[in-house]
Amino acid sequence: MSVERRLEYGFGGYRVPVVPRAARSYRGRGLTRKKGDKEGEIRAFEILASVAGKILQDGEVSSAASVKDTTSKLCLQGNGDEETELSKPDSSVCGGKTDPSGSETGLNQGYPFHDFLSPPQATSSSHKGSSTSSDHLEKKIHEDAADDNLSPKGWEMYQGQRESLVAQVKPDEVECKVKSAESGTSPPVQVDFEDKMEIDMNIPARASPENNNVKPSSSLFKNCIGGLGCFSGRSAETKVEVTRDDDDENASGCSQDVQSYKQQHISCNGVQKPRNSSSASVLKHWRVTAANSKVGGFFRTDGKASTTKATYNNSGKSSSNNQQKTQKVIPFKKRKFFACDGASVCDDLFTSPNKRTNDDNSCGSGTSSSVSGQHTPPNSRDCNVKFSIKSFKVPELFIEIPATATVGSLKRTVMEAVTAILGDGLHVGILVQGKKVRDDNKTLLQTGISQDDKHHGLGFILEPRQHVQIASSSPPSCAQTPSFLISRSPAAGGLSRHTSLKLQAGGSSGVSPIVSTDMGFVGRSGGGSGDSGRAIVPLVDERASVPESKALVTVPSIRMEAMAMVPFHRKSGQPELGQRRMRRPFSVSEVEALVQAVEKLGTGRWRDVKLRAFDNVHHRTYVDLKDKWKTLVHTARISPQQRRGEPVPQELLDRVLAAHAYWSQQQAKQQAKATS
DNA sequence: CTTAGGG
DNA sequence: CCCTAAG
Repeated sequence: MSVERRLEYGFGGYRVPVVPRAARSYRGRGLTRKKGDKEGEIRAFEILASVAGKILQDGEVSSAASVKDTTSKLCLQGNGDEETELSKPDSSVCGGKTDPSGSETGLNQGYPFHDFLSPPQATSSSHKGSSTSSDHLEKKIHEDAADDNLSPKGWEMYQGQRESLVAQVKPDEVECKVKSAESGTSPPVQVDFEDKMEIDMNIPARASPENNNVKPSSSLFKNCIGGLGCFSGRSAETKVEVTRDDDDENASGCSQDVQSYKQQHISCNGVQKPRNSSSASVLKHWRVTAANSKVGGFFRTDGKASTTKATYNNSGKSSSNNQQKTQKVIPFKKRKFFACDGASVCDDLFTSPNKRTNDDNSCGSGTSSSVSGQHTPPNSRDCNVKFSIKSFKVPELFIEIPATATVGSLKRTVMEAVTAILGDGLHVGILVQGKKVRDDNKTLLQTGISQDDKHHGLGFILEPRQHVQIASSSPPSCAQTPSFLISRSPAAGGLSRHTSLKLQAGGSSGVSPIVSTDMGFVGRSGGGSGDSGRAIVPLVDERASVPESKALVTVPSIRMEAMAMVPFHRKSGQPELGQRRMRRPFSVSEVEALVQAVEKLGTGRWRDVKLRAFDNVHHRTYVDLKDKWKTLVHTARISPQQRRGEPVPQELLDRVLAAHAYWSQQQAKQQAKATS
């Protein structure tokens, strides 16, 4: 039946293959997280976070770039195949024959849209660009960027202002150095930020959430933040230098990234048994990865430069943790940054009016870092401050997965979860003298971060962005430890990672924005030219968040996309689901794709429309498409003055009306027929 | 799971 | 976007 019906609908003899159910891409509704506050301002923390995220990501999967590419290709190919399939029949029939079923009604005749007449291939190319992956990608990227409000322009502008960041990752130790250069002139203050992520697993005491008090992290945190320094523990250090890259294109949607990961079947290196404690398994996982990366491959040297332009230099040996490696990371773009320029960076980047203590938070927040360093002269308004963050701890992560799931799926799940968290769920918090600085508008000077004395008390923490409860089987064991509840499984693990980042801010300009489009790092070493190297920051995703409250028991929100992919089973149905999905206005290009697909497929076949035009756009469900079509029809009928949002080209609206009229008629005919 | 519609 | 009924 369905087949027949499809055939009938197919205009012009276009046959639409029936997609196996299995292939259907229905996606459950993802939880949405509120975007919360986006601010145009650039936050140092964000950058840091981005860097950390990037690093982690890279380490995890090898290189984001590569992944991205592959993914893209895969997607494209997939589409292409699909298209091909579709088209073949089509083309054959196109000649004039119509489907048996559709023929009688004369559906084919007089269809107003040229698209229908043309062979699928031709038509498809336009938007989907199935055949040409690069175009498609680019387009996609742009679209994504658009979605994110990151316009190419903004991008460029902000790129110019980027600085370079050097990230050093030291796996085991946490040492933070903060050096501040000088005020005064241009590139005065330099801050070395070394950060490291620690995994609880390593240290028993730290490991369990329950022992928050005892957690090393907290102690660390305290030490670092509250006081002085950071400690350096283990020798092995990996230094990663991230250089900011110019690629603008890489910024991409999260969802895509996630998908990529999935598709890629990213493998995670050792995932260990989850511990009750929260972090163990996950953390370990990360850790392992990190280790590997060091060894071989965190960052790709070979470079799949094609997509990712990251250049990595491994200076260190990979043998063990003890060795250091320096790599260059790719810069990524982040829309948040564009608005800032160097000056602003200086002034605004590190600002924090409100300080809050977060002794508790140290644990709860999830991630903390220790920072040590020198500080800069007080009056360095123009100066840059260097920070060295030794480590970041990732908030607890809970994963729920069926016992029958494979290890590989578990790994993927964790990866996705982590990615999601890094991408959207975290924001960087800054602690000064043990107090949390909440005002993002404060300058470093105002906050005291630029002062030498205070550096000792400077700390960075990664914390959940918002209090969003995704699912709750049960509240995280530790109230203070925010956990990302992804799914519950036999193994729940917390995760923390050790990554040390070293950020160097170049000359006068402030921090370079980081953008991440995909998971990969795209970085360019060359950037350093100007003042100093450019900062490379791996960026996780778009929205940054405003420094937020501590996450107590709350579960940070995770991206929808990510969520969709994570098998998440909530034990006790709790209301958390109620989250409303994030609003994502359709871009013109999306509308275009939708219109084109509907012209071909007609209304009433939203699943097919989804498959055809939005197959890999996870956040657009067929229901969304249907709704969008509904609104488009409405929009097309009202006066331009009454329309809101991004203006849709009249031409598209005209097509909407034409297609709507056409297909409505067809539907009516069909019904009439059926009735009779 | 999909569609179709109302909210 | 969400929710629901209906298939």
